[in-house]
Amino acid sequence: MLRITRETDYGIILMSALAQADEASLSAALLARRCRLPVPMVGKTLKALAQAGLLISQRGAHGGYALARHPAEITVAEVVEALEGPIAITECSSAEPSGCVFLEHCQVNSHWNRINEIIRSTLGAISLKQMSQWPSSLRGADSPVTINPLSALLGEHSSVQPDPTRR
Amino acid sequence: MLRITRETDYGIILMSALAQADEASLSAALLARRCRLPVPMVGKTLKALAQAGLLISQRGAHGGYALARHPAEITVAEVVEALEGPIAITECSSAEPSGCVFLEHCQVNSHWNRINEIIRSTLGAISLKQMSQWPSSLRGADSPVTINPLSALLGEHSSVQPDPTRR
DNA sequence: TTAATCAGTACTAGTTTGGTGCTATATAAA
DNA sequence: TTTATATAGCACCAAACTAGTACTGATTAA
Ligand code: FES
Ligand code: FES
Repeated sequence: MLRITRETDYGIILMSALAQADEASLSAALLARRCRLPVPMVGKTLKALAQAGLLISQRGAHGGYALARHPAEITVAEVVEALEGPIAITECSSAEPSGCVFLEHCQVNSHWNRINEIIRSTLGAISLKQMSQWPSSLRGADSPVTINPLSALLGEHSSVQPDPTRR
Repeated sequence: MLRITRETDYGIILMSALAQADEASLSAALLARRCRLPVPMVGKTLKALAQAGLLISQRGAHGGYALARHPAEITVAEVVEALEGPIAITECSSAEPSGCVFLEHCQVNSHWNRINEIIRSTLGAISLKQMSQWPSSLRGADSPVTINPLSALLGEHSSVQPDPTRR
């Protein structure tokens, strides 16, 4: 239903927890406790994120996981793609030219591709750093929004200044 | 994988076909033939869309389905929600206050809500009329995009600034 | 050596998805 | 009235996916 999987949800939560942790590296067990998530899934998820290169893992005693890059340099889109593969809202919408036999007759494909691109760039415009910060602009999100919410999020990213609703 | 179901895909294709048809009303069988989609699923999908109030159905001989409103007045979001329920990118992100027990400790929920709102408003800003038109701006989509694709889509809706960071 | 910790794989129950089939009901036309 | 056409509403099924579990093996600090 146009939904990320629960594992991806876990992934974002875990990465956010790492982003705001004081320690450089955290073990799976500790992360699970801190995020109140089931240990086995946390382990599984962290493995996948490490394999995708978003986390650096250290084995052995006092081992654990650390962010591979600065939180501001990791986007939500990267985490999603690491855990679910390329973002493609329809079977036929993807970066590569689709092999769909209906493509010639299909009048909606190019539109879906554009929508897909919007979603991907939206997720790509939100950093882990933003995701890990408690919403200082919650008040702004609650109040009637007159500008499109996207401008806030995209504006924030491009000039590294907080979204216009605060301060 | 952040994907609409195939039935929703069918739904959009069928609604688009209705939007650009000369006839006011088309039968399920004819629509299936015209869209080159499997007949049984087309029937199932149209029934659901009729029940959601997006289509008007006429039984009996010479019966069929017709759009309940003008194509410009029906949004992609409505079709998606008719076939998959409310758009909620995570289990906890929805319009109503979620009953999630973690909500108090959850630092990402409000961010997901904002992302969800962006996606919903994106899908809500695209009408069936636009979806049914062959992409006159395909050339623009192929060429290196300097402005964010959103501006093109939302352009008629609000004035959106280009995003300088992407590509 | 030992305990902690990640890597990798395989497995399973439950849900969702995509699709099929059948019967009942409505309607235009012969 | 009869008949052909079409939708309405179920119930059902197989395949795929999701969420979660289990276990073995490799690595490393102490
Ligand atoms: S159905 Fe595959 S491109 Fe439209
Ligand atoms: S996990 Fe439910 S609100 Fe965050």
